[in-house]
Amino acid sequence: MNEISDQLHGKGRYATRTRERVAQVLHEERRYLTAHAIHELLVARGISISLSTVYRTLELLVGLGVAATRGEESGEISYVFCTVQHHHHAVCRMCGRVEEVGCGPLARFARDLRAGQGFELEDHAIELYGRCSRCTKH
Amino acid sequence: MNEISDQLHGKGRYATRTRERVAQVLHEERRYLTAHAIHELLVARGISISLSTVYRTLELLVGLGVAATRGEESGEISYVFCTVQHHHHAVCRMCGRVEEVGCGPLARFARDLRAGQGFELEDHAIELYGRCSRCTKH
DNA sequence: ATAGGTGCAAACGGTTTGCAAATAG
DNA sequence: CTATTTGCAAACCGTTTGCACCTAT
Repeated sequence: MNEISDQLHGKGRYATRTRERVAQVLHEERRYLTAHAIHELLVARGISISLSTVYRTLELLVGLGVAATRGEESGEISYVFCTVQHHHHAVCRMCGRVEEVGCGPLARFARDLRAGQGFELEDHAIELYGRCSRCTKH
Repeated sequence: MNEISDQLHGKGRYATRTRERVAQVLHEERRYLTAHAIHELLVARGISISLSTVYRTLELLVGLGVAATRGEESGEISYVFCTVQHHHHAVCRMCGRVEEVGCGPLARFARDLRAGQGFELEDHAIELYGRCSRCTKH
């Protein structure tokens, strides 16, 4: 979490308590949350913050690469905490926890796709749903 | 396309010219389009239709299972023509064409995921980006 | 003839923005 | 002290809805 404030200082932006708290929620929850949900979580903790600040902070975190977004079919946008490199999200259906997973096995898939229908794979977006190890031990 | 009007009749809904045209655009374009984009395409063809009718028709088509939606990161929702069973979309980056692909190779991925981090895969959403066979022969 | 569809304009809800007051550095 | 951030309220924009009129069956 401290690297975030370093990154901010490096760009001439301030590392405020408010921003720290938004990042904190994302870091702790590790699941997809809308700006509204994040705002509610903060308010529930007795923290006073405006919804617009939540939006502005999220935009900032996405810019720093420490949060990723996803468009929901409802038209809302949700955010997760994430580390930097290319990876995918395994979303637990029970607790909502998001784990990051690599995409190694996709090489084989790409080969089949090219052979099968001549489609040249360049990039991919994957969301996986299931039960994380904690929830599997019901 | 005619099955659509049969499905509608079966549910006591009317198969109108307007609905036919929205379905037609999706069927021809075979790429993700927002309601707004579909409306513009129709208007460009000299067809008079209101944006609300486009929305209502799309909702209907999704209900029939002949269209699928995707939430864009902008907060917009886009629609593609699609057939019924579970499958994924391979989106061509050049022409935007959407091809449907199966998900067989994922079984191996699921096994690795369980072995590696104890994540029990139950479902998945995948979007693939690249160049379709037509665009590969540049 | 009647159930269902359409267009219009207004409402809705998530997101963004302008601006004055507050705060980090 | 100055640049940046924050809250508020208003604006924005994609989507949905109520209602009077129109159309398919």
